[in-house]
Order: sequence, then structure tokens, then C-alpha cells
Amino acid sequence: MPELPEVENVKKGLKELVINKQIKYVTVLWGNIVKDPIVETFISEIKGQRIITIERRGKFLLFVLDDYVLISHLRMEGKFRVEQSSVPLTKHTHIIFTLDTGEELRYLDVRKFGRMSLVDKNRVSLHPSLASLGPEPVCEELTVEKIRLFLSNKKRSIKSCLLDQKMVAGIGNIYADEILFASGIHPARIGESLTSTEISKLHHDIIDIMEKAVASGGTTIRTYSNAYGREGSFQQNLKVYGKAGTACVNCQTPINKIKIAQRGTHFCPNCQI
DNA sequence: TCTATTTCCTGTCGGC
DNA sequence: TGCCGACAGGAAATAG
Repeated sequence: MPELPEVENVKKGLKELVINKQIKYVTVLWGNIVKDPIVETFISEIKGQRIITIERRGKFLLFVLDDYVLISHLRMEGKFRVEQSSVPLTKHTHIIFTLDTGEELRYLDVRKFGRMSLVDKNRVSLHPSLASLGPEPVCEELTVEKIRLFLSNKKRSIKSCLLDQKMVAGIGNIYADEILFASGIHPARIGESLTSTEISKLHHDIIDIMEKAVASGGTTIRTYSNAYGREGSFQQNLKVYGKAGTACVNCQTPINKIKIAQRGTHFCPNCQI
């Protein structure tokens, strides 16, 4: 399940493989992946566009083309692969970008949850998917004050707030649990109940964990791999996610698993208060 | 305005 | 062995 660190590594891999190549045409095998515009327009407008660069914002991949930006969200299991056209398609290939080199940039997605939008280059920042995103989890953008302001009137759980892309862009279920464990904060705590000391610690741990995860190439739980098919290694650093019933690394209390905001939530009932 | 719930999807796993 | 239900979950849409 790609979160920011995984998407960042996908971006790096793809940049080496497709930059400066031209999209001759696109084949859409599962139309629901294309959110906007309508599939027919998507196909006609992307034809002939060159891939100038690839950027990332939160968990979104941005393929910067001549006149458009292709915004892609991998959601749960979306993947990009670059293959020679002679390589047979797999069952879960849904969109094929045929390049001028004879290669194909293929979008694969077992659960068909991923979404793509093709938007006018000068209207990218206005697109609803990007317009409401909060700051990136790096110290130049994410300040203690921004988190304090966001949480100041929140009646819902801190876990739900961490998953809200308006507070910080790029955090998903795995890292939300890991961050709260590092900060010693119970995931069910109400957002506005956090003290200024806790908010400072949370701010530090958000940046720290996301940076380390990026450096590790992301986390491979089930099926994530980057554009080269390589897996990440941050799963070796996980302290609570997927560890229900095993001993807490700090106090040996069994890790608990509950459901918060419809998400599996792992925490140490002794360390997190 | 804010929060909670539902929807989209299919492979995997546990229970019988 | 095979069937069935539960589960995994990000973001958008919908409901309250």
C-alpha cells in the first residue's frame, strides 16, 4: 500500500525510465481508473505528449507533459512498469502508454482502486485532489504551529487526523500507527486534547519516520515494489503495524489491534496514553 | 462546517 | 478440497 515514501521511490525509478520519451498513444482497458476527463478525451489529448519530468505531491505522482499534467494515485496496489511491447500483458494491466521508443509504460492494479486525471498544465494546483493537500512532512514546510492550528478544533481521533491529507500530505495507515507509537500517543485520543508537548513530539516523529522510510525505499507489506520491481525495507523497522499480539519492543506488553476510522489500528496499550 | 459512513475492488485467509 | 464470509484500505461521495 503505497504511502509517501513508496510513491517517492516509484517516482525516482520512473524518472530514469521514461523521461523525454513521447506517448504515441494510450490504451485504456479499465475505464474507471480514469477519473477525468472522460476516457475519450483522455485518450485524444494525451496523444503525442512528451514526458518532461515526474514529480510527487503527497501520495500523488505527477507526470509533467508538454501541455498537461497526468495526476496518478496508486491507492492500494497500483504499479507502473516499463516493458517492451513484446512482453505479454498480465491479467491486471489496465492502462498502456505506448512510447516512441517501442516500450510501453503500463499501469497495473489488482484491485482497480487507483485513479488518474489529466489536467491542464496551468490549472494543476487548482485540481481538487491537490488543492486541499496539507504540507509535505519535511521541516521546511510542516511546522508545529500548523499542526497545533489544525488540531485546535478537532473532535475526532488523532489517528483520523493523521490520515487526513489536509493536516499533512502523504501519511497512510502504516505510518500513522508508527508515528503515534513513537510519540507515545493513544490513537483514539481526540485531536484537540493533545498538549503542546505532545504536538511538538508528534511533529518531530512525523518528519523523522517519513524521512527514514523514504531512505529505506519504503515499506513492502504485501505487494508494493517500485518501478523496477524492487521492494522496500522499512518493514524491518515497524514497531506496531501488523504486530498485534506480539510483545512491545519497549515494555513487552502485547500490541493491541482495534478499529479506528474504519482502519486497522495497532498500538501498545502501555506505552501510548 | 464538521464528522461519520459508504463505495469502489479482488486476492487471501480462516473456519467449517 | 471447496465454499463462504471477513478483511485489507485511500479518497471521494454521500448522509447526518
